[in-house]
Amino acid sequence: MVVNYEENTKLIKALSDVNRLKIIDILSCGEKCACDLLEEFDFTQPTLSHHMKVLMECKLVNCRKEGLWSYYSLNRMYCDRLILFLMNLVTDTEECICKSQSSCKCSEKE
Amino acid sequence: MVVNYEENTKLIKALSDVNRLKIIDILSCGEKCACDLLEEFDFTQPTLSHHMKVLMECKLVNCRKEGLWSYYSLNRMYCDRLILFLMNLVTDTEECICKSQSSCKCSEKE
DNA sequence: TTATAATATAGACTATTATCTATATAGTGT
DNA sequence: ACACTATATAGATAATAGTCTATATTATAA
Repeated sequence: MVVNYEENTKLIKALSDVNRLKIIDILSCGEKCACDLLEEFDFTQPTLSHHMKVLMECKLVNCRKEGLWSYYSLNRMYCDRLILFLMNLVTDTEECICKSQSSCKCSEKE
Repeated sequence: MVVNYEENTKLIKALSDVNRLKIIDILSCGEKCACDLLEEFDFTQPTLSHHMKVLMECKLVNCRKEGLWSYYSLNRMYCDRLILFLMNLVTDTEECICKSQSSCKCSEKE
């Protein structure tokens, strides 16, 4: 596949934490403020703030400020792109790195 | 969504490394021996061995031994399950944690 | 049975990350 | 202006993870 592995690794890393997975799941049902999100977890407010920063930096989550409150929502385009990337990754395509690869001697038996 | 977050986090963690992403991409085109895989990377053989172990422990990759060689291939069922999990994750469904949630005072304005 | 070759494991080291406490920032209302 | 509240940032700490070198394991072949 012809892709930016580094870019997508960043997105996947953002999802590779059980708490952030839950956050994404909650946001999939609609916008939520930070205080609502925090109620679902055992960690502190700065920790939530950290997780939201990670999710926003890779664009999986948007933030809308209103007065004192921050409202978070999924950026569905980036979610969809990530899933499409993974579908491409596990699918045999013509542009794969492996096509230009020389085989080692272990395949010389035939 | 009603799911085992921990289990899926393990799968996602396995994919959250740029080199393992490339390995998955290569294997998507078919079975490869360790020596072929190693040629594509700059790291050492023990490092490849470590990455393959991570991918096998979460069942994303299978291994078939033949003499001295190890042949690796994608376990497509587990790949598909992971992608399905992510599609469910970002989709609004009835069983989400958020449905049983009490709202904080920031939503009392209406 | 001894040498060679492919892969795995052990242990060390470094970088990254999840979490915390303390504090800063920025709105709101009196 | 001042107190209060929601969120963000700074800095510390502990756990995890990626990589390496050295070595073990296991299979092949002379």
